[in-house]
Amino acid sequence: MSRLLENMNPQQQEGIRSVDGPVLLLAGAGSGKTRVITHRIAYLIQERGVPADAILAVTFTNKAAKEMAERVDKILGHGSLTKPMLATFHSFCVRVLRRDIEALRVGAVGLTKTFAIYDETDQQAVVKQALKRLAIDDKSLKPRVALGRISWAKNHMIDPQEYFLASTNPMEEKIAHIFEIYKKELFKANALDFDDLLLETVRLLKSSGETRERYNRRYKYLLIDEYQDTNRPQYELMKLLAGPDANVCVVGDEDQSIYSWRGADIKNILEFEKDFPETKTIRLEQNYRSTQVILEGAGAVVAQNTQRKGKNLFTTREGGSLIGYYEAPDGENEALFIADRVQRYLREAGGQVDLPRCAVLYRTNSQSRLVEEALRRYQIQYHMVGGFSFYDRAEVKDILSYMKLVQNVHDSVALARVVNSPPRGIGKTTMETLERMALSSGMSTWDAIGHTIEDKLLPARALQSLSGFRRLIEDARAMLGPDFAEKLASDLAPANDASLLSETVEDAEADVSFGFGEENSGFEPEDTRANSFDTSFNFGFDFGPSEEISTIAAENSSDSNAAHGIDSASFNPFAPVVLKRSASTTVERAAEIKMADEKPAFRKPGDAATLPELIKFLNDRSGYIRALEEEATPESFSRIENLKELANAAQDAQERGETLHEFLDHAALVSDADSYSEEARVTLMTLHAAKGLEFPLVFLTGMEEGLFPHSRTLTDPTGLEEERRLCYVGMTRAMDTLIMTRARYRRRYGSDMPEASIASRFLEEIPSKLVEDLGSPPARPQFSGSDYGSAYGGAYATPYPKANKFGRPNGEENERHYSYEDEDQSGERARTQASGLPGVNNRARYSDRTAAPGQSMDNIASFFAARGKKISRPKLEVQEQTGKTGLKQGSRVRHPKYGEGIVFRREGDGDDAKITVQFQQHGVKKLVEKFAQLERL
DNA sequence: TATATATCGATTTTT
DNA sequence: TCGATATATA
Repeated sequence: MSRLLENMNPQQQEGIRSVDGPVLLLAGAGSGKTRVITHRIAYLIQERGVPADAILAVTFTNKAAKEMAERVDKILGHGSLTKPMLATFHSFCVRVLRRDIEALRVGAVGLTKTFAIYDETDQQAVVKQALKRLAIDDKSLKPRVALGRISWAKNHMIDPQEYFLASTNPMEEKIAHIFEIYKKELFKANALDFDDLLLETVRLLKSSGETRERYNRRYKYLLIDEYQDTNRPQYELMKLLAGPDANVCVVGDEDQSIYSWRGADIKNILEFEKDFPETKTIRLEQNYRSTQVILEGAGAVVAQNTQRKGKNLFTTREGGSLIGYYEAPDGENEALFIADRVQRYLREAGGQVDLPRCAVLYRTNSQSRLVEEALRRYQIQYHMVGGFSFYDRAEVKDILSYMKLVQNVHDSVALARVVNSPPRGIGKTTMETLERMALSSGMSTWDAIGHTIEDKLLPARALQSLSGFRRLIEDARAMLGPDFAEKLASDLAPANDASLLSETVEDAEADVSFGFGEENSGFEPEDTRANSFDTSFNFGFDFGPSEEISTIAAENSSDSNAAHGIDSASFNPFAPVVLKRSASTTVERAAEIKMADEKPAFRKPGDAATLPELIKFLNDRSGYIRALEEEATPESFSRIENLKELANAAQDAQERGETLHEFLDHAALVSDADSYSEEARVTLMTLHAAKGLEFPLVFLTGMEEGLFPHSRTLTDPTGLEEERRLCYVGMTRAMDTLIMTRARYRRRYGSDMPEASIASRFLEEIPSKLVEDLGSPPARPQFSGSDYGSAYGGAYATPYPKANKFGRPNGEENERHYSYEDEDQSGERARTQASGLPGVNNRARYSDRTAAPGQSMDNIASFFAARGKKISRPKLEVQEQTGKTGLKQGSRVRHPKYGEGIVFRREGDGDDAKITVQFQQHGVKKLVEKFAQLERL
């Protein structure tokens, strides 16, 4: 038996060996899917003699691609020259398009290889412009809504005309119109958005038989991971790439389909066997990850779904500790509980063989804040994935936009972004004129600038600023050609004379702060550290080997982290550069740049400029750095730091031999999920980001109706099923221990009044015999000074002592911790507390809501006991706040104007009562109950 | 024209 | 609470 089949169960072996024809691999959570995929690839190469580069494996995330590449590498051992192509859908498409997109050109019309990739911000900019042009105020139709619809249409392969024809109301007609403009604008800008990357590739392979056949010849074996998350264009791409041989293996798990909102169609996997009648279906049902308890719990939840093939996961890890459940009084307490358990876990697991690792998972990013704060109090290092990425930072985007503009001057969004940052006197009026001109003539903004300058169509001042800007970009462009210094000399000599005045002034200033002067160096370490509180924070900045794009180039990849220090020492584009005071011409300056890098063989004379050189040039000549230096705030210095980091990234890219295109593609396609690091002890992330990962200990937080399942899914059963799958995904991340938590009151977007929550229905779906009550909140922690370390130690066993659940609030803590009187908190304290609350009215409502008898599920034991009888969840609310109409959260209602909807939230009662209703047609509306003629359904 | 302030509004998930 | 956007003001 092949070495590759050792230690595999029969189904896994089958998955590895069945390489001819279509294969559907249904791989349950933790069933060793990645192992099978990687071994399958190795099997093809080693046992079947398939050339590595005839294999294409497409994944959903960069992270997965990277991991797979590493594992295949390990199995094969080093030394193979060719490697299989492991890429994400998007990065693969970029590769294809950068090579072949011009096959789509008709005559001289169509996109070129230098196309730009528009991210969401860029897209928004285009949509906003379209909105403005159509005189639609962006209140009635929000850009993100319009964009969402456009993206939806694209994912369903509907073009603007079809969208228009299918529209049933004025709003949709407007969107069709916006869609059309949007499309034209991107075309004009020689740009593609994320969706386009897939669509255009499909279009290319469909329309150019020659191209398609070339790829079919090249890739004989196709593998698609996370097939349940594919959308229509991805599906078509799969079919096109599968070619006539159809040696295609799709791997997935319908129970882990969580991206329908991005157009993923679960039908793709449910109906794969219909698409390919020859399909061999293999099920991996043995779970190697979780204990039986966890698996059973998760299985019970997802079993409530109807949209599934159904499977029977089993594990040999019998028993295991029960699923923990903790019901915190509020979000703060929930977070502190987690921090405390994490601390205990890290302490206790310290001596064990395995790396202690745990994850805190939540539905929405905003939930991370409290957990972060708690972990900091406990001085626990953590990593957070998601949130803002390095490439989302304004300054980084700005410089990247400069680079994009250099690559593709017609990128009007990039142009608009940088044309006046730093301020160079090209204001709103000027830009509006230019845009109008561009619009009426069909030119890009860049061409409009050219025209304006040549025909002197604007006031002299504006013209001068504009030509300064144009020269900046042209100079940078010249750097990319060979002999750029010489070019600069000839191009710029006349231009210099034309606007001698401004040029000289600018140069004089530039000389002072060209590069990073010594005078600033003292700031750097101190100030930036103060800014980033947590030193373990990972910016999502991982310029590892270029595996995202391809593993083919991986042979010369070095560990970027290790490389960093050394390389930045030998070449630091921000190192102080001593300039001759008289260096006032661009030519001389270019020469200076050349001389500045002392690394030999960095660039041969006559070659195009390198990436770091380009960045340095843009940083300096644009005046961007100078503006930041002049600002001289801690923030501005930290921005400068970020730009240094960008230069480092460019340096790394340079060493990997990346071109400007590749560098920008990389920046556009890296994601936050990629910043997850194996080594982190504690990782915070959304449930979505957790897919594919596993941890010995997992916290699933915010188990509340409206949060999880999220309120936006409450109306539609499909959405609800997806939330349930998300819950399944979360639960099955846990190997040994799973703890689920809920806050009884949660503050939503910082309103002064936290809202009562209802336990998530998913909790009820877990058989109670699998759940263990982790106790009630301990005595109120006496946080004082900075010693939070042991504040919570071991107090969980307390059997819910109401009286001291919140020890008497003292001093500042009274302010900081919202003091909820507990439901059965008796009068005395409640009254005392009341005086501390602002406004009698508030107090009255608050008290009404919390003090009603019989509504409290005052401990988790009774909660679970009661659950056996399937208590109706809304019971709480019924008694709490139902004014005359008796409408409660979850009630279905009809409004004379807005139609049917579901009550999402209630505030206040009596005549003041406001109800937030999610209408099917008209979205969320907040209504005053007394006036809204709501009819109960 | 650029910056400061106010006001407003909206809060999911992301290649 | 937070962030973006509109308005006021210098």
